[in-house]
Amino acid sequence: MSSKERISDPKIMEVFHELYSSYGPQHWWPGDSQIEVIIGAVLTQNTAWKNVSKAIENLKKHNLLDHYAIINSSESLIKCLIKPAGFYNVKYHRLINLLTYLDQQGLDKFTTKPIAEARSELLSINGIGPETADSILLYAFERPVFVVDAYTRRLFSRLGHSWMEKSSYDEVQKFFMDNLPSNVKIYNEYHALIVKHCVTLCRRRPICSLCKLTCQFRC
DNA sequence: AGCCAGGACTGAG
DNA sequence: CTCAGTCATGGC
Repeated sequence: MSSKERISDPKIMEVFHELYSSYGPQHWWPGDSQIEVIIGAVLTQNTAWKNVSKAIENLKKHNLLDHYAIINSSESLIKCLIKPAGFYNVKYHRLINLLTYLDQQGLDKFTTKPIAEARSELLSINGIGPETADSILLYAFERPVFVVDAYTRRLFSRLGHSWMEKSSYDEVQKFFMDNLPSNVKIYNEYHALIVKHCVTLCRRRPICSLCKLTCQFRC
């Protein structure tokens, strides 16, 4: 599948409406502040949100939902507080890398500078990959980028786009952005609805309500 | 009692 | 470049 090629599929917008009418608005990202979204994006890497929310609550209790406060806290304290989210040794350093960079650059600049520039800056930080970078851009800075995750690939593979399983992140992302209006609200809800569908409902039913197939493997 | 989460990096071949 | 190995806790 060529990365330059534009694949057209009008069903992508239909699926969005189907999900939206089933589950309604998701009000993502779950978090009260911009910095909470940013921290959550790192902590949720390959981790169930339930565990992440415990770590965030721990930080909140210690008034540490703040980049300056985290950078200047002891390593052992932060690691202890984020332990419920797993991978706490690597995630500690990823958090420090990210928060240090954002602190030096200034948070507000990321809401105005060109998206491609902001994205490549985030990707240059060790520990920040494409999904984490895009989650931060979309949900913390409200920039129009579509977030791709494992659920997106699995679900749409079953909806007729099996090529997604083995394609690069950027190719899958391009496909969605080619077939959707460049709109923050739509990108926001779409990703959240895919997660909602896959995590809370599809997984627990014998037949997936969207793809009408047996859930022998997660979608 | 296992299995596996809203990933990303590293080293080997 | 492809890919297995690694990081780790807690919910189901």
